[in-house]
Amino acid sequence: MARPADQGGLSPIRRSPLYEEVAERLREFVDVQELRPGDRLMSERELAQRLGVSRTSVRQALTALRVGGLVEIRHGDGVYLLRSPEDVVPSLAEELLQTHAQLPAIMEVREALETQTARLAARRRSDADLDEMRLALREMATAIEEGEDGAEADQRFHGAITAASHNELLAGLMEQLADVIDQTRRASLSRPGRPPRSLKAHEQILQAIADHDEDGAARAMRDHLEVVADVAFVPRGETTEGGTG
Amino acid sequence: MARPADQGGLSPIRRSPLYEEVAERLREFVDVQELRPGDRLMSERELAQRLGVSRTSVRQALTALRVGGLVEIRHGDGVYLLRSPEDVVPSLAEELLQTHAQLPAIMEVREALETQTARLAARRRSDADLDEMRLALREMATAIEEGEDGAEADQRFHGAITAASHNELLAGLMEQLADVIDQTRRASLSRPGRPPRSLKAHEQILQAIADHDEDGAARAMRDHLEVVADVAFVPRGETTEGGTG
DNA sequence: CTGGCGCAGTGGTCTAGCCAGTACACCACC
DNA sequence: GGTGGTGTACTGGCTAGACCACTGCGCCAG
Repeated sequence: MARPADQGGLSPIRRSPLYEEVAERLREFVDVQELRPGDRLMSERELAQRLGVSRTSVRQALTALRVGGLVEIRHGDGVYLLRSPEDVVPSLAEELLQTHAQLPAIMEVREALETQTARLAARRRSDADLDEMRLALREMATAIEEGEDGAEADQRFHGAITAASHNELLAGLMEQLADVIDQTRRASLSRPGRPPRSLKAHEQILQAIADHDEDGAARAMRDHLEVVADVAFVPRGETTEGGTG
Repeated sequence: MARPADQGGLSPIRRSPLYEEVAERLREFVDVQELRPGDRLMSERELAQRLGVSRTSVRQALTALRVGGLVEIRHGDGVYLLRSPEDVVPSLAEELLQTHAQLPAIMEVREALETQTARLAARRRSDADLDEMRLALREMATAIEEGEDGAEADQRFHGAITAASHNELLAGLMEQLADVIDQTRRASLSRPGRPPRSLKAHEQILQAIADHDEDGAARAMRDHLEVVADVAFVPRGETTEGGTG
């Protein structure tokens, strides 16, 4: 350990900005006073006086709450509560961080979404959609022949299916999960013998989608993802051999 | 049409606040200048001068961007870009608003998620989970006998299945979709003859989950939701009969 | 009941200034 | 060469006070 004094329990001291403190206090206030959506808060001037800070700081805090979707600020009228602090819906990304990104849980969500994209793709795919999938598949085959894992092409293939499902909301959700999904993808493809097997699974999925076989596409996708999941949950450090085991 | 002059294409005029305008301009600026995460923006004073506004407004805009996760503000140092404006992940709720909440798309997402919750529930349900489902079902039966639609009990049943899936991420997604899902639910149950049919579908789902029959539970849930979807998309005004078939 | 008027209160914006934190160059010291 | 202090020139953080723009509401004339 040549490094001077790193993570020895000394986290950097960082005083939070005043407006953050104010925002926190306001959230508490709403909570304690049991204010309901639609209720009006005190005026900025009164809040400033009560909290002993300048109006500017109050305004900055309110801006933060506004962006967070907690309050609505009406010019010439007042500040109104939109939601209770508890049921502020976090973004999917935050949700993932909070739940500590349990890989199995994520894979189950992926399974839910991608099985559906496959089904919808089988229902609605255009010929152009099909071409894109075929292209991605050929790309993956080439990459594998050259000794690569073909992760990029794999991603492209799944993306093509998502696009072919023609459901923007579904696509948006997949987009938000993209980062973590990519981790599982690479973990899976890094295992010996996996890439060819994935390629074969992709071919089955593609065939079902081409045939407009909804159930077949969904089933093929599910089978494929179950294999991926099985691989992805191997503990860290055992990517090739299980040493300690 | 006794109403004075409502939705006649006249949307309320609302000038956006300056700080919002500034925030928008800053987003554009980052985009046009192709700034990368980690890059530093100009100082607040310089931004204010260039935009021809006060530093106050710039600071308010920056606060908004900060809350949005776009920039990091370092006291005594400067403002640093965290992400490109494009890959700011919106919350699911915003996503729904942006995509104009296309009911079919939402139902397809619901189908994806709930089919999976049913499958996982069949795999992992405890006896207590089962009791809760049975309770909800009995409640629904009672409500229907009394001439109600049983929407609350319906919701409770689906909630019990979600809980029984024991996947927090999945539950979180369902929670975020709760509002819009409830709309489809009520639309479906408001049709004559629907509540008893839903009840029967629920019984099938419950049976499969009780039997640990994953595929059966998934299939039953899918069938059920397809019926719900079929009903939910009938154009307004045709709540009883569909002429064209 | 309608419309106009004005007042009081609210958020929106600005200005000017000072405080506090950071980076960096410089320098004395060992 | 490395260390630590010091000064300086920035940066953002925060305040005070003022004025503008908008809203809600009561009042009053029509």
